[in-house]
Amino acid sequence: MREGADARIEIGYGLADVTHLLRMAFDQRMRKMGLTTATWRVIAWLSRQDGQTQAALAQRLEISRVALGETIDRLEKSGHVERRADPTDRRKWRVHLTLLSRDLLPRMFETSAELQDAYFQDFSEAELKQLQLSLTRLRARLVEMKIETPDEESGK
Amino acid sequence: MREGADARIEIGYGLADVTHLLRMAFDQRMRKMGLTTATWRVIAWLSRQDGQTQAALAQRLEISRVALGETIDRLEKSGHVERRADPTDRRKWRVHLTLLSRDLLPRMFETSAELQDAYFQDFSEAELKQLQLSLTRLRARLVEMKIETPDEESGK
DNA sequence: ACTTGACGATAAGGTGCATTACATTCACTG
DNA sequence: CAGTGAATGTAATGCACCTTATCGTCAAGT
Repeated sequence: MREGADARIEIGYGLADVTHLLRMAFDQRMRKMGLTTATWRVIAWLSRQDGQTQAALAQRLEISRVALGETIDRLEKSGHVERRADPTDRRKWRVHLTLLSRDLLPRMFETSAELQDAYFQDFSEAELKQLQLSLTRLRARLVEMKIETPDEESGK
Repeated sequence: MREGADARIEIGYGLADVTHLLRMAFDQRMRKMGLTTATWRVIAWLSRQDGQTQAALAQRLEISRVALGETIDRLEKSGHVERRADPTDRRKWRVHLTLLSRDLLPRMFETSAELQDAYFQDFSEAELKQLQLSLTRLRARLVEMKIETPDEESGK
């Protein structure tokens, strides 16, 4: 048997745990402003580029067009976004942030920065760089292995 | 502003991406044997220790007792597990693997090992150790920050 | 025994996601 | 310009998970 098998397995669990805890920590704070994982993710992406189509957003977020459509339904009902028709293509909806959600953005970014400061507190710059490097390499490997993400089957 | 903020943010995305891709890769293979994320996780834990109570399992898997109960319902219907009454405490159900799911275990472990070999292929032992260390530290920090996992609010 | 509080599980209602199937609309090709 | 195929979004259905509320059971104190 090869060495390091234990380390590999531990890393699998470690990644899952850490990601889970990170998401929990942020979600708890977002929930206090009435946002869920699915909804803050949409708002965060729209803050980078407003007025994207649903298909583009779904691809960005790596969820199915259907799932995104439902999330947009809820966000529209709660007044966080609005759908506007695309002037040149009647199949498309363009999704725009409303003032309500624009007011939330600063608090979202602050929260994110605060949390990051807290849990990377005792990491050296070198360690951070190394961690980032390892993750990037691992991601590249995984992407190379061509894992299909939802909705990509239809896209020939 | 402090340095390294970019690295921190990248690490956040990196962790999320990598975990997502890892889960996808394994799930795709498990789905071929009729298991979903939720169900293979239950089976994997029971393979370590059979006959756990639902509450203990829920805590292990960090999901709510309700969510676990539903998953057990489905696993029982598909014949993968069975509930047996606890002889000493009539509130409890003990969950046991059936022969059907015992037959699946070897394939599950093989798949896991194959995948790990594939994506850690170009990592040195030293890098693996370092990655494991960073993740462990990060997890410790996060746990320290006392993030409540589902269902823990009720348990005073 | 009797109450009180904790524990194990279920019921009900809602969010988030996937897959399959479908209607529109567009864009390309003959 | 018709005709086909691809792209965009929706409808319907099912799985997975959460929160809140409730019921039955146990354990411990009085």
